[in-house]
Amino acid sequence: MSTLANAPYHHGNLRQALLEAALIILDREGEAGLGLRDLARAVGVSAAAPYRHFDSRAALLEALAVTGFQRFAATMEAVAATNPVDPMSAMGKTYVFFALENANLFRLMFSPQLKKEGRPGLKMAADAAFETLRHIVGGDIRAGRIKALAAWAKVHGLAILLLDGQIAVRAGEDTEALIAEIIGSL
Amino acid sequence: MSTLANAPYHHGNLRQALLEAALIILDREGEAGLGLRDLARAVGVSAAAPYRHFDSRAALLEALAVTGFQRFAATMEAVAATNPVDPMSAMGKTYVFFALENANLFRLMFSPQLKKEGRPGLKMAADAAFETLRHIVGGDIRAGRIKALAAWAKVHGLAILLLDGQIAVRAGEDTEALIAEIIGSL
DNA sequence: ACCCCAGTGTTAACGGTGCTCACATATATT
DNA sequence: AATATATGTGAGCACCGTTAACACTGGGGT
Repeated sequence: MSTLANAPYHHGNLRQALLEAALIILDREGEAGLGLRDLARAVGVSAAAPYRHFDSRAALLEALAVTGFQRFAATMEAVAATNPVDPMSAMGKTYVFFALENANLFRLMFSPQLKKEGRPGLKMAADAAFETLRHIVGGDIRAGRIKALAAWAKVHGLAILLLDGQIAVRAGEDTEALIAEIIGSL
Repeated sequence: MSTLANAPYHHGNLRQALLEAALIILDREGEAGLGLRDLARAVGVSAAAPYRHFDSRAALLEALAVTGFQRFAATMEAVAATNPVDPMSAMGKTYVFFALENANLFRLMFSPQLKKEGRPGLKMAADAAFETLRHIVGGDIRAGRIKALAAWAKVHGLAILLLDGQIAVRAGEDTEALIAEIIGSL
């Protein structure tokens, strides 16, 4: 009888539960605050249990980053589906907002700790996300690869500088408007 | 006489030696590979000795990042002193090259682990570096704050994307030329 | 209906880490 | 010279990721 009472021996689908709990902890505490023991306890399982589903902590982080890239691509596609008047700047704003709203996840996605070499799953997820991105803005990119890379760099850099608080948003200044202005300035 | 013979009890100036050794290890192994025990052994001192000079590992990392910002500012000033024909793009290239040539140090300088809140020394060093940067390109920046931020974002983003290998440099392509092109494309 | 076995969870422990404390030693001060 | 302060040592703490040996459990083959 594992139906009622407390804590069946087998969790059901632990892997998913771990990922969900990990995303919450990551969001709140950042990558450094995501320990396997805490995570396991949060899901109500022993410290060694996660190793049945992830080879290592790094593998768990990689899985999180992969879902991050998937969410990222989905967000971008959702915006593109609204057929905005200015697709490029709409995508840019979405890019930056995604970073700000999912700060720790975004950081993890581009964390140097998860070096793409030897982590092919992550590289594939990232490439897939950027491939859809490239496809979405494809029409506006015939200007050439250089322009596309420059736009990407600007948007990505803006996201990171905002994330790190390097770009000071002045008192009473609207962050959203500032972002729009910077993106608009080609 | 601690002159000759081996290993005087007091190191002389350990703090400096630690920083120098740490910079080397950081460059080779990255932040994750910089352990206090290894570092202490590399300098020929016990594992607890570094704590006489740094409150914690994070404080040591902060000190490294601070010197990183100082070197960064110095590099920028050195280039500016050559009175390049196109100061903005010269600074941009230097920015990106600094990141590529000091990859792990650059990553540390902008590491989310060293959140500037509660780490005022680092924030001051970063602000100082960017202040000199702003001063150097001041003449070209009257175009307005937005344009300046956009340029910064582009250069910073380019540095990071290259660092993470996200921007694929095609076979036989000259990285330096690619950087120059992207920076040039305003 | 049974068995058993692959999958999943547990407990205990290992090595390594950052860090602290009590103590030893060298340098500076008076 | 005597003492105070700074600096280094060694042992050990708590915690972490990780592994190994064992326990439970549900499902598939006979």
